[in-house]
Amino acid sequence: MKLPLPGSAVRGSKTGKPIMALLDLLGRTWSLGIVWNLHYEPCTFRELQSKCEDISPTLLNTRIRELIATAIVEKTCDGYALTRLGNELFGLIKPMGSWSHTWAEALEGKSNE
Amino acid sequence: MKLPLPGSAVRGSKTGKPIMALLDLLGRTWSLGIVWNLHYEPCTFRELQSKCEDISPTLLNTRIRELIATAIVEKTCDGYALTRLGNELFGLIKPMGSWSHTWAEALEGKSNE
DNA sequence: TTGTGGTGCTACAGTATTTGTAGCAAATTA
DNA sequence: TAATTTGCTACAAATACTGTAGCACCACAA
Repeated sequence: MKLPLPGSAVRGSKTGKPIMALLDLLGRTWSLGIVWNLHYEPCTFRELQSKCEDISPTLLNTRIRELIATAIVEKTCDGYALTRLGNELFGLIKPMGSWSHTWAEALEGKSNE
Repeated sequence: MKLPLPGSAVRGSKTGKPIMALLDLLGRTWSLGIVWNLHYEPCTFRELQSKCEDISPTLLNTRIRELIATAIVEKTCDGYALTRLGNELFGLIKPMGSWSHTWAEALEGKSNE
């Protein structure tokens, strides 16, 4: 799949609007999950794989490369880690953690109606 | 694809942790894009399709159903629209719009190194 | 009442992506 | 030196997505 870089055409936008590149990147299977799981601490390939519910190594490797190419993840001596940008991005995703509970409760209420 | 509902096993978590259900839902092709495009104003099916870079009607319909089932989107007399929950979610995604520019600039700087 | 155009889809074949299993080379530990 | 661990690659099977065609329904017009 074409790497979604801001400035070039991506899935979702021929204009290369940065937000569309970002949504394309994050909309790929496991991208969000990888960022989410990586924020706790740097992980080795296999640790990350196991945190991500045994994502296939093929895909994990593909995603890692994409996230490295887009400066969100980097390889350190402790394993894979979020870059400064990656941490900023995590800061944006983080609130979803608590919101997801609100959402879960609302859905529960709904299913009991 | 199985609907990712908090509380049941989803792609990424057998425990059904709400955040994992949410990340699964949002990690699907076009989910984020649909929420993003829908926040401007309610849209008809075809309007939404055209805003989403001519997403195939098959997939658009699938995603709409998922988002309706998860109380993020609803059908109104003006077309499809974000629910109250959907708007809250958009509030979380919205900051990505401006961050994506930071990211784009950083990547640009990087490519010139 | 017959058209014309828009809308919300469904069908389906073709293509792309993801999974799951196997396994291997290099580095580390025993 | 012999495990064990790690970071992958290969590849076939399963699943998801695209793109085009087209249909049923509605509104309005001739």
